[in-house]
Amino acid sequence: MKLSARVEYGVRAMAVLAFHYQNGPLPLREIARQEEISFQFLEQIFSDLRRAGLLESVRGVRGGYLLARPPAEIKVGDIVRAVEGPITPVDCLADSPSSECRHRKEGCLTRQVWERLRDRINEVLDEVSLADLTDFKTGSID
Amino acid sequence: MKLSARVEYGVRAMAVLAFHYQNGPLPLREIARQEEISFQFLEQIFSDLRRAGLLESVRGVRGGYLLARPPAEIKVGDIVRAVEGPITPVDCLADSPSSECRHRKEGCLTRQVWERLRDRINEVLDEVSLADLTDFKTGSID
DNA sequence: CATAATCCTGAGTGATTTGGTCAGAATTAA
DNA sequence: TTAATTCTGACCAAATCACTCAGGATTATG
Repeated sequence: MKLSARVEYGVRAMAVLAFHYQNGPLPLREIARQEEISFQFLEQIFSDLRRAGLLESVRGVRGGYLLARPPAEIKVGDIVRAVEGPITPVDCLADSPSSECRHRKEGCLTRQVWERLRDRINEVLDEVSLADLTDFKTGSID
Repeated sequence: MKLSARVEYGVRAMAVLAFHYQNGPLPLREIARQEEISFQFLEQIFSDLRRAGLLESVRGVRGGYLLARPPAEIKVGDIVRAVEGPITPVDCLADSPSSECRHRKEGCLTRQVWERLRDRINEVLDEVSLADLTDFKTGSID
């Protein structure tokens, strides 16, 4: 039940971009330096984030990255799913719409639990936006 | 954000024991056969479950395993934590009581999100007992 | 135009984790 | 005494992870 380092880095890097919102593109090298993350590793992560439409890139000199939407409209869940793919606590939930659980004749009893778990995880992650993270004066997220 | 096969197997095996509750010890070999799980792998998992006090064992001929408590008093969360250890979405939460998050001067902004996530995951898993799983006549868990 | 700064991409790599297997000891009912 | 069982530690192959490496594409600036 762990998130990868990719996700942790991704969220932190996006938070940096949120702080910098509306100040023009920020070079990835700068973000990596600030957060002490491997630049080349971050490149891969940002590739996913960009493909997911969460950020835009400007190439060439004076280029960099910008959030594709205002910080309030980017949820932590968006970042997690962009970087790690959909939340699937057990493989059973990955593909099959509702089939494939053929253990025990009564059907896959445990499936309901994993579905609930998946839904709750997505809920929690979608309750918090980048704005919530950067606007730290408000203290608690609640 | 995945659970291991160990957890999936553990929960299914415990559900089998819940079905069999109060019918004397059930040999592990039988459980493994029913659920099509590697017997030797299940042995390791049951070792953890037993050490966690979730089940009792009877050695020798006609031995086997029994739930240490009634199905209603064993939560899926108990099984998950016994088999996988405590839920820690990011390593940041593993040890340090509240320290160690020294990225960015404002402190670890993202930490709150991961703490919430961890708490919610534990909540969901603790809402469902083995009795809920086996008492499938009631349909939905809610 | 040349250069340097930046994004972009695919391949490779060493360490760790995962999902098992193997071998054998300890216990106990029949 | 035997066979059924739990228990334990060592081992192993394959997958995953957290990167690194190498190099191409794009573009502002001098």
